[in-house]
Amino acid sequence: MLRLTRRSEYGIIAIAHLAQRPGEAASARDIAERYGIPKRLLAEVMKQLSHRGFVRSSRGASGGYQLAVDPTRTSVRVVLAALEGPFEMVQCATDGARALEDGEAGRAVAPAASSHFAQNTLCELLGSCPIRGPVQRIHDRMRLVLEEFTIRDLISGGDGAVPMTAGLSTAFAPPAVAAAVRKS
Amino acid sequence: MLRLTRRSEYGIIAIAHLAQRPGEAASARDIAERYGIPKRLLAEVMKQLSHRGFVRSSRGASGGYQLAVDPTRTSVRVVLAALEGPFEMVQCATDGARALEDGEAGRAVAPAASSHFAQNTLCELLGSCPIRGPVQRIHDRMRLVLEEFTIRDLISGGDGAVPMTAGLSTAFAPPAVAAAVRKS
DNA sequence: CAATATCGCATGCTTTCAGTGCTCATTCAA
DNA sequence: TTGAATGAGCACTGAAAGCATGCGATATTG
Ligand code: SF4
Ligand code: SF4
Repeated sequence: MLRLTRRSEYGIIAIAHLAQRPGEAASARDIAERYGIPKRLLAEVMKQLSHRGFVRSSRGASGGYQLAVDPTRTSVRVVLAALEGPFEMVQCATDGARALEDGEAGRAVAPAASSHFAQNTLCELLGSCPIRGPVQRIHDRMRLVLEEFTIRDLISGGDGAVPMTAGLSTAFAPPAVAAAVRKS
Repeated sequence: MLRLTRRSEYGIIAIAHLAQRPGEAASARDIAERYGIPKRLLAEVMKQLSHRGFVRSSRGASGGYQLAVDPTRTSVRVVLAALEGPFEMVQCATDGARALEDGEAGRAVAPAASSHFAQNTLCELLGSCPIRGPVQRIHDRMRLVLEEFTIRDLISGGDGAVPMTAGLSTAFAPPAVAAAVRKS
């Protein structure tokens, strides 16, 4: 259980690929052929990552994608959140204010209604659920794991065990969003 | 992303319910009505938990279910594994010998072909995947979280933070399986 | 017997996921 | 200017997973 989607893996692979080659631009075809990913689908994923501000795209011949965030300050969690929606093992995990900061890559820029994933219907059992609290604790622990690992940890053979533990709820991808938002 | 299924939550709720009332037997209807769970579906879940040896069922009037494992020694992970299959964020997580001990609740009794979840097709990108190692580390950390929490932690308001850390790959549900297996 | 359970299997519905097709817009180089 | 390469946008299909229900059989209690 708790399997990631294919899209997520493709996205992570692509981001890892770009992180290994700072400055260079890699096209969707390059990456797709290199790793055996369906080209067409990868393009879809890259588009999404571009919208969220994790990569910068340049069109035309010899175009491609470049990483647009700091690999050491961008957690795996936010990348996945951009591809699959906020991490929530259970429905009630999103109830507090927590899910608000997940959607986009930047800070609280978006009017909170932009993301196309947000089904926002709250659990029916909420009133009578006996496991809410404990499950919440498990959820937070799991979330913390995704938070601790950064893009850098995806390309290095190092531990990646206890990095960026400080500021446990920070770690997001700041730049390159405002520009994209202005347009829409 | 990484949402649990409804079945899992129902199962956990039921187990928590039973753990709070040792000795007493609760019927599927009792539990279903108490928490607002679809009765028919809960019955299906309980059947599954019964087969895996986590609960003991007694039929007939005034029958019901009883917990059949030690709440302090049964991790949340094995319960979920019994309901949704082994925990694997990615396909390649199951390749080693690891998934073998997940299927059932007891020790290595079953011929490893009993579980009705085991699609056992290995990832096509495995040869070229650049994130395999790092993802594996994340996977293990997540798995450890599910391992640390026990059934007992589901009913107590306590931390449940660092219990049963020792013996990190043990923690399974031993008894009440052999009998059920003999039949089939 | 009658009431109350679980058990076992089958079925229908809905949502998600993976993957593809096609067209348009943009860039660069010949 | 032309054309090849590349990303962007939108829609669409097929398959699988998940949720839920129905019905009949069987076991147990009183
Ligand atoms: S309230 Fe209970 S049942 Fe509903 S989502 Fe939260 S944990 Fe699951
Ligand atoms: S090999 Fe790479 S792509 Fe395949 S399952 Fe493992 S991590 Fe995902």
